[in-house]
Amino acid sequence: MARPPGHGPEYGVKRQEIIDQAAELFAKKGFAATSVAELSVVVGLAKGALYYYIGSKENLLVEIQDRVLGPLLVVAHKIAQLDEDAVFRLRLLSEALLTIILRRLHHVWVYEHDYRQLSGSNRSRLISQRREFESIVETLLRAAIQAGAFRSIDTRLAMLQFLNLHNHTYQWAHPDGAWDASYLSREYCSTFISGLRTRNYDVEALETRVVTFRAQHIEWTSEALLFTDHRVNS
Amino acid sequence: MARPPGHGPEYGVKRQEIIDQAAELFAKKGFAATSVAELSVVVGLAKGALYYYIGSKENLLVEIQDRVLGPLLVVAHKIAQLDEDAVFRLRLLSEALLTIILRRLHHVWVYEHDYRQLSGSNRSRLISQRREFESIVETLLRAAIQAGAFRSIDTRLAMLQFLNLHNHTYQWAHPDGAWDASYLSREYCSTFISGLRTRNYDVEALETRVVTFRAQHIEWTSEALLFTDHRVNS
Amino acid sequence: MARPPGHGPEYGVKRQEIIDQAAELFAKKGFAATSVAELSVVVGLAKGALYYYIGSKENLLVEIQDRVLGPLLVVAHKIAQLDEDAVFRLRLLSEALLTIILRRLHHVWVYEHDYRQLSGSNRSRLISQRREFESIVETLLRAAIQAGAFRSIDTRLAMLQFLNLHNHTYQWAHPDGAWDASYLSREYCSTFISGLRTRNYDVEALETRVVTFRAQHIEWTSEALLFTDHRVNS
Amino acid sequence: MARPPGHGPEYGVKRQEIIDQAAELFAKKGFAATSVAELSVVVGLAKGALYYYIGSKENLLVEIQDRVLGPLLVVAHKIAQLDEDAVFRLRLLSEALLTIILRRLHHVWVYEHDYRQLSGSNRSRLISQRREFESIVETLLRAAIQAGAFRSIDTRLAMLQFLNLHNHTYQWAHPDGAWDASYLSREYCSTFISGLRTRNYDVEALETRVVTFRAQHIEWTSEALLFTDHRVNS
DNA sequence: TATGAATGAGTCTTCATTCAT
DNA sequence: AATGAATGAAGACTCATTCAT
Repeated sequence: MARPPGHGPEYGVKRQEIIDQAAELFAKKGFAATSVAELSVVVGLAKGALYYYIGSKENLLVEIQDRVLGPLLVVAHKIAQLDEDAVFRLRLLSEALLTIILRRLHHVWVYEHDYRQLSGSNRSRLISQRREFESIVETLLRAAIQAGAFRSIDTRLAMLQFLNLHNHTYQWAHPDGAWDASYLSREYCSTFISGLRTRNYDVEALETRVVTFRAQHIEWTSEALLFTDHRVNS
Repeated sequence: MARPPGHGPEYGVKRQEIIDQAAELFAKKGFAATSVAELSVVVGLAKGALYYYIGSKENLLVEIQDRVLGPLLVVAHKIAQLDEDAVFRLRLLSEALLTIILRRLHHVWVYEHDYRQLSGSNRSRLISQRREFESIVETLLRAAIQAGAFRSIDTRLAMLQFLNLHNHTYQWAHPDGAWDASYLSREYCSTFISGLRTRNYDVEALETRVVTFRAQHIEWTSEALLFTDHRVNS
Repeated sequence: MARPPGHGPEYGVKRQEIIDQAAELFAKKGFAATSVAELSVVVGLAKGALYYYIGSKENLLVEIQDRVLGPLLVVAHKIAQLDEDAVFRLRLLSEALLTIILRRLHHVWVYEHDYRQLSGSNRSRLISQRREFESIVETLLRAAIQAGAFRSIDTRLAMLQFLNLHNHTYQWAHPDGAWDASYLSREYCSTFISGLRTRNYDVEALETRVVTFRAQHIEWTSEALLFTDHRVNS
Repeated sequence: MARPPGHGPEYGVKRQEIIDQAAELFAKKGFAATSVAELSVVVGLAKGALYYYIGSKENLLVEIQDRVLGPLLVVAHKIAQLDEDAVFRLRLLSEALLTIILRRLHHVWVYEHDYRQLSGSNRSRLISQRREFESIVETLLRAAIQAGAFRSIDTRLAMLQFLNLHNHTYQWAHPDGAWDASYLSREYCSTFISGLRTRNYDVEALETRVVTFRAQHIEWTSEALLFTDHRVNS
């Protein structure tokens, strides 16, 4: 992915814009069904100039995936390392995940649909990053069981249910619909956690703790976590 | 859906085979990224002969969708009209849905990924059939609430959770994995129904009733419901 | 163009029907733009059976041309050999030509448009037949000049004007329009002959002679001349 | 008629060259029977580059028609509005028409043969332009009758005779044959006008007036009228 | 930085024709 | 006498990519 060695300061900015416009197009028509020519029209640049920024069409796909998985893994690790109980961390993770899905709806759509079009190393890197996220979730679930909060269940299947419930949201969500990430997370977790918890675990208290936590750690807003720092080094 | 006016008895059979092989290819590579030439190699027919059976590439997509939605809607309506309580019917519907997903994994993959590539009337017909299924689910949820079995929740969001949980399964399921539709349905419903039920509703009893019901109505196995009759006239 | 050696008595009839239907199709859409499949639908025969009758697509074109040039040359020779003055024979020839154009409008359309699509010997035979007709016209014109009926003009150009005037009629004529061949011939010749005649030639008398001639020789109606005998040996 | 939004100054030139080469090919083989691949060989450009200029095959047909009808209608309107008697204007129109036919022989061939292959709006626009020309001719004929120069005839049929006589010329004319537009027009009009005139109208004087008119209005040469201005903005 | 022009492989689809039955 | 099935070449057109300027 080596970029032409020297380029001005605006290069990175314009590049991001192009990637985001590509994400929108790909989300609407599909990666394979969208032509570079269409993209060049939307971007307002001749095809030649476009290639100066994008390198190749597949490269665009890689960048789009990165804009989903990059922030997601960063925040997932941060949350996983918090000194809080597992169910609470799961609740935070849920909200972070939904935040990305809603805020980067187009990117997520592409991420879910077209990762199979990647080839070779791009593909394997992607798959291992997906596994990384899955294992974070599964670890939290295992911790919740060990802590006696969840029934003793198949953690892999529980993790898959968690992902099903959250990831499929991109199919019907609207970025500025009535339901925001915080609301959806509350509802999803209400279902999911109530469904798996033992009698010991107090679901009612969970949401109160989330509110409190957020008040005390403003920098821990999903929004902040996901998009502040990360936008720089992408 | 036969196209050319006259053709021999084997025409329909071969046609189905081609559609199923197309589903597998499309699932693996994506509809737009799969060429008719590739399909013709897999099928073992020259391109010309292939078109004799398929009419057009888009038409293949339509047929694949139909092989998912056709049986699904048939069985969904049958279940919805059963004289049983809503939660029980929801449990049966869950299993029917998962049965289709597992048994027609490739078709479902294509169904979930590439319906946007349909154009015009094909697309609108598909969308209205999807809505039809959604409304069956939502109606059952509403009935469950009215019967006092479920908490008073936003039925649309609950329906979407139900779909998320089930539909996304195609992403990771293997047709002959360890988990069959019956097991997955039990687990999903255990989560989903426990998550939404009131204290009145007895989840424990549900699975027992499913076993009993199945024993008394062999013709009500998901498998039977979905594929026996329908395979003939498709 | 050898036909399968033995075939029943209906063969020729059906063959003619197919050729005529082909002429209509080709006239409407153009020879190259009409597919054998379309023809087979119109004819109501599977493509295989069609080929039993037609041999090849190009062969159809040959037959269509023949159904124009065949009768035309037969009648042109008959008329040319009449023991009448040249202008009168020209008038009869005009009507015969227009009769074919109106009665075989589709065939003529194809004849005028698609003869260039013929290859090799088919093409050269056609061209020589066209020349044959042209030379008949030119001979009559030369005779008219020698008889003092026409001014001394370039006979080749006069012949071309005659053909222009008549042949182009296929472009706008309707087979059952208000103007029949007899009327059109009268009008065309009124223009053409008045334009070329010397003061000696009495145009007024010409039409009267045509009426008389026709009354005395019923078998000399253009219709009769062109289509009675010829239909048999085609 | 430039298609892609931005292109260099040579674009239009090359485009015209391609259109003219296409006209020649289409005239020889027929529009439907000529492949874009053949054209690309003649033009010396890969198919992809060819499409950069032509947009589509049908579009070529449109442009070819325009190169006939465009100049023709321009000059026809100019002539029709001259302050001269109707027969004289008809004579000028005849020469203008023949000039186009001889100078754009290939385009005219295509124009006469393949307009039916146009679809939708292209087709209806073409047909209405053809009607426009026809109505100019018919109007002149009507004026000639009212002025007492022509006998009282069916003007529609007379117009069709005029068109037959002129238009069919493309079938046998050679661009650098012995007969130029001026000569052909004189001959055609000698036939046509002599054929339709009353005793009042002095045909002999007509050609003298044409010579005088041309001397006084050099810019009124058919050549000049048709191709000087128009070639620029086409 | 940006562009217009060019390419050649590849897209879906249609075609005239053949042939076993 | 007729058919359904098959073919392979060719059809129009699009694509991702390159490169001189």
